[in-house]
Amino acid sequence: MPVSFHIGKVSGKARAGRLVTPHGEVETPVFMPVGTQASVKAVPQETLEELGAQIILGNTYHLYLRPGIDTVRRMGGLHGFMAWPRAILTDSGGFQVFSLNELRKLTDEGVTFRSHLDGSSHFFSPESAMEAQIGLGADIIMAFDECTEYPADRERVRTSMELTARWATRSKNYFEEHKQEVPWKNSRQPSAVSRQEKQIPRSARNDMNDEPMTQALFGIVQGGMDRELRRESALRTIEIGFPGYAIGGLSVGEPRELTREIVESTLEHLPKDQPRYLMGVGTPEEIVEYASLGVDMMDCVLPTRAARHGLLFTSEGKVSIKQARYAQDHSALDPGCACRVCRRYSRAYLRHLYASNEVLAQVLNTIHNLSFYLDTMRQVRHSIQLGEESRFVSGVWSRPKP
RNA sequence: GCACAGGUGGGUGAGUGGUUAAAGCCAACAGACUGUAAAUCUGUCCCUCCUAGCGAGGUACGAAGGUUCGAAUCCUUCCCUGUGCA
Repeated sequence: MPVSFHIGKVSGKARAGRLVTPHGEVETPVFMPVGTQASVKAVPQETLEELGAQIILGNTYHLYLRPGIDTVRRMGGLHGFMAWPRAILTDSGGFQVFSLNELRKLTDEGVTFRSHLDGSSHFFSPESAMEAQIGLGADIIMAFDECTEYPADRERVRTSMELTARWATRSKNYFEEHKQEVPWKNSRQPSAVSRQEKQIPRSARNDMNDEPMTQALFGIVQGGMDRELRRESALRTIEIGFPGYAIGGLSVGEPRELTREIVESTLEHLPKDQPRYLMGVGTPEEIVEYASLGVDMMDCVLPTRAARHGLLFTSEGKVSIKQARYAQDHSALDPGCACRVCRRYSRAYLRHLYASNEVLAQVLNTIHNLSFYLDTMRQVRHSIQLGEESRFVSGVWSRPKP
């Protein structure tokens, strides 16, 4: 059986649930830190655990180029290779079809990329992307899609959406035939999970029999900024049938209100009892808002990338730690934050580390930003559990006063 | 003392008669960042003024003088730095 999803509490449109994966249970709504090349940049795995990261992302395209799927597979899949016992989700490389647009050639069969590392040529198809993702062995893998650019005219969006739909079918077909080839298929119960399994209630455990767990393949809804095409894409993807659905193709340059509008309207067409994954968002305010709309999973490079660039998210708003005004600031980065960075270091020190180009700046900044994001989601889950839907009504959610 | 080589904007360093307020890099200051080609990218970076512009003035390439329509660039003297020889 693949991943299973159990909704506990519903508050307004928001849901608090549990995603049971071969590598542990994930409480939703969840924020998933991005670890493109088998590393959440600047943060060691043990620290991610300490921060409470339940599931992280990896990227098929990057890992395929380096170190190569075969290497990762022989090292026990991504979990074994990067020594991460908890859940992992891999992106199929569909986003690279979008972001590497100058290095690729697209046909119905698939995409030819020129490697950004050495210029060599590589072909990705729904089938090869599935083969690679099975080799990487993430708990959740994604259909190979085309992330439509913005702006795009309606015909272009339709064509792109239809391509994604055809690729979704091919992704699923290949996956169904080969899903038993995961690197960890022989280990009946991955060691890291056994402890957590005890905490899974009977209702959830009922789904589990002696059959080893397999990966889950999620479908992706495209359709640009067109509500009607989004609806059509959702229906077609659901018809193919997946254990979870992602909303892709957003945060590609469109205005924020439009993102929200498309998210909201697309969610209406997705199954209520299955996980919904909004790909590639957002700011702390945005992820709270999307959770309130009924999104269960989100990922974003923003907290990690912004941290490396000196932009920190705090309960009082954004702090650009490189600014001269912090040069002699004794105070903690975020007085309202209990992370190990805020407990220990001053803004003046963090600014100095950044200005001096010390690697520690990246480490500490990233730890804080991730801590802030994960903490934010933890509180969102808590609010949903308490049925505090009023917090979400306006789309603005305020942190409970201590 | 003599002989070479040099002295350029906060630093470094191009530029050897005119599109040069002076390249590039660094520092400084500000901004961006949303399924990661990102420890990246963008802007500002002599002063003053305004109708805020590939705008107007002023000051500036060690110092002072000179040649020239025009000098960071050529000449003279002086000052300073480095190296070598006494």
